[in-house]
Amino acid sequence: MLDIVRSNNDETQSGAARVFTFFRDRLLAGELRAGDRLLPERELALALGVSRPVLREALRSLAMLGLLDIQHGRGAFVRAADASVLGQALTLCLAPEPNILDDVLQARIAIECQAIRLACERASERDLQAIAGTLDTLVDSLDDPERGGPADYAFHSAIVRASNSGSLMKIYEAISPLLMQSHVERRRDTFREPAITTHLVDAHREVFLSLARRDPDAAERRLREHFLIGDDLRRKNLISTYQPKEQHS
Amino acid sequence: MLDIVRSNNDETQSGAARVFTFFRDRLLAGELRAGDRLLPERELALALGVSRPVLREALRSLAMLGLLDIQHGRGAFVRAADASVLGQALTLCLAPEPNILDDVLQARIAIECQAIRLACERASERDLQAIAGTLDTLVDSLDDPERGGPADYAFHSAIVRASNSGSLMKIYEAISPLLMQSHVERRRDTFREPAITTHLVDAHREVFLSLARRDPDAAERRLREHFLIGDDLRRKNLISTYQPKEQHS
DNA sequence: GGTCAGTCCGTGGTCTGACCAGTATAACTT
DNA sequence: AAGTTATACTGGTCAGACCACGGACTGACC
Repeated sequence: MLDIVRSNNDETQSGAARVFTFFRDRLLAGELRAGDRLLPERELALALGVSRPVLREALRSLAMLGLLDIQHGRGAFVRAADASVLGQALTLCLAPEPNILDDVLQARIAIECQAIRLACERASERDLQAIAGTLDTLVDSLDDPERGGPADYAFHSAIVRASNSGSLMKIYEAISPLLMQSHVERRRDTFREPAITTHLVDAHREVFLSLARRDPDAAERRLREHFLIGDDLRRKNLISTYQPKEQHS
Repeated sequence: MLDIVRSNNDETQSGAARVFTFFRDRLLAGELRAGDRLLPERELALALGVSRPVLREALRSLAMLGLLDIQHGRGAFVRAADASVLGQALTLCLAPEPNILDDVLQARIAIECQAIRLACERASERDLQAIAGTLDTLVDSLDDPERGGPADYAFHSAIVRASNSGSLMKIYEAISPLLMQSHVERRRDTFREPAITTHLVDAHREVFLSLARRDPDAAERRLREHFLIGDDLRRKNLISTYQPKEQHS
């Protein structure tokens, strides 16, 4: 009756870790699905043959990972796996590295370039229409930097979604918080630069058109150009900002 | 003296969550570095103004995330952020999706294609030599499927490492467990197929040569061909396996 | 009859204090 | 001096109690 946990796991792990892996495996196996409610802590502890503190350590760990939604006075519920956890984990892993904000752009380019190739094969009419829609809002919000940022992200995100690849989408979502961070940092430099906004719409439109024509090579090329030009403009802007003070150091 | 935690965080979060974010932020800020030892639980609980169970819930959560190494009788030590956590998180996020094993290949292609482009710019002589070394072991282990798999992985992994991009490397490490899983699943189909092993070395060599010539477009093209052909061979193999039984269903 | 307030119960949240179990060090014995 | 034991310090576990929040039920009031 007791020891449900112990029977399924190594004897080497202790208490909370056993319970943790127990639930994790149930989640991976699909035996526990989003929305399911767990038994009350007291009953669960009894059923699993551990004390309540130990059980709580495990449940809390699962909650911190975003797998559980524990609500005071209501209970613990299984939560759908969310990319935000991935994002946090990635942030933590990348924290010690230098220049993460710049480097994460490489991951972005990697994901998007593959995504757009896939999208050329797989995108449905609805996907294309969705991308076209983001393009429209992008044009509308040209003069509003507050709306322009999200609009830009929506366009690129829609492309990744059109790839119909879960892996690419999840990874893209995972890096997007870091991407945003790098984006606001960059926008300080390129804020309202006319050369940029002028080019912006054309570049996006070209990317979209190549995708709509289902031409993977062209689409990827356009996308790479778009990234390169953005990078160039930013660099030029940085140089022109620091040039007058160049003699200082 | 007390309430070190409470002062730095929202009042909305409760106990363990506060302590958790407290330590997470210290880790992100670099104030806690790998190898550092935490104070004993009892003192820490006192210093942070929470009870020991609450503190333990937080510490345990950090340990489950791989950020802490808690050793019975010795203490809790800060652990270097490891990509294995990322891998686990990714596995959990992708678990509900169908065909993850196939789909994760798309992420692999994405990372490698961008990595090899970067590597064309950034790879040092040492990087190139390292890749050449994996190529040699790949040739040596052609007839030994047990060594061939790791050798193949070593080659591609070395390319990603040569990109000198922390993001690409971490993400590549994160997907590699899933990749391995999909690899063994696939090897059942392509086991000792002569057409494959013959082609294998040439394809890898071509990839490497393009990289050594610092030609990003060629390198990516070779790599994509390599992936495509691998995919084709596998598909052909599947078809030939199931063709005789095609009439059954 | 409908609406609102109060009460009660079940839930998670927290605490205290104790004891068990490894680890390492210091003291003791040989 | 080397090995062995004793001790203190560490995390691991437990039991029981109490608090705080949410929801449902019940009652009174409109």
